[in-house]
Amino acid sequence: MSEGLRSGEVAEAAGVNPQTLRYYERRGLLEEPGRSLGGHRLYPPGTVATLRIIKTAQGLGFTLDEVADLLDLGRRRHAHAPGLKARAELKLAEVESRISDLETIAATLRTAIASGCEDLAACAADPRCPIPFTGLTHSEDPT
Amino acid sequence: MSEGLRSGEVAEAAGVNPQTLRYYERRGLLEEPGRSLGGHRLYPPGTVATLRIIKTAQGLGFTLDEVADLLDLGRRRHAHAPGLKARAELKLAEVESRISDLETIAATLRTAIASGCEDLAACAADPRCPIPFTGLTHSEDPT
DNA sequence: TTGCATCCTGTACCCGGGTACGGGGTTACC
DNA sequence: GGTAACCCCGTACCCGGGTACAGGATGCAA
Repeated sequence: MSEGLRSGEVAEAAGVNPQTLRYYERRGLLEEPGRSLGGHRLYPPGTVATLRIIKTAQGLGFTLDEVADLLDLGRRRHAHAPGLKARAELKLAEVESRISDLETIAATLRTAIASGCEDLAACAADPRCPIPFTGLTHSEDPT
Repeated sequence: MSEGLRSGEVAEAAGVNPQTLRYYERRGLLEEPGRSLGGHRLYPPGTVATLRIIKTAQGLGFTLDEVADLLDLGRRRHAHAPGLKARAELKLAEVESRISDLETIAATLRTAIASGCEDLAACAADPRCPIPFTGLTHSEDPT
């Protein structure tokens, strides 16, 4: 007579901690499921898919608040708030910016490695050091 | 008679919150500075440079613990622990891996945008949806 | 009907990197 | 020598994304 999945089953199937289900419910990512007579949660089968969606979106760089918003957007689609596509475009811009930052970091690390820096502090004091210490004006007038 | 910089001056010059200096001291990133007769910290002028080094290294993807380690490594250079270069190589590998993850994410977002997905949940249910819902087996046998 | 697995609730804790607050002592300049 | 600005210390709080724990109540099968 089990009208739905128990939290342990859902958690297991989705590969998350059972506590996380309650947490997502509090955060508005999962709708409140039905309950058994004794008060145990009984989840509809689609919940497992929803959890995978959440994990995927999270992996795409969305925060839980953003994912909650995105899911809500799908559930009540009437409103003309900026849709998934628009938000994906914003997120893409963020991701691209993060990539270019990391490219700079990687290039800097490669240069540092190639030039054999072995001591950060010493390198910072050395004008030949390739690591950019953000405009290290280096005003060392030691009066 | 000021034998060193006061915390506010250092913080200002390095562009950090004065509280952060105490925090870094606790975390072992800054050595304990001298004190005035009344107990106020008096920092050597090089501290500002050290702070810039910290911020730079942090920007290169090192955690504060790693930075503390790196600085310490420079200060007591006798030991033959893996040096800056080796650690930079490890960090570079991490950064490169993070970049390629982000590239995948960006590509996925671009595909999603191009195909006009407007509802995450609907897309997840649609076999033509390009967003990879991690093997979404989608076993929806709704008995 | 008994027994154990699972579930319920609220609350507290974890990580990293700081920031804020309160109450009191010190410095520096006029 | 007054007084404003600064600094001291310990402690608590913030963010995001969960996880753990304690003490009871249910579910389900033998």
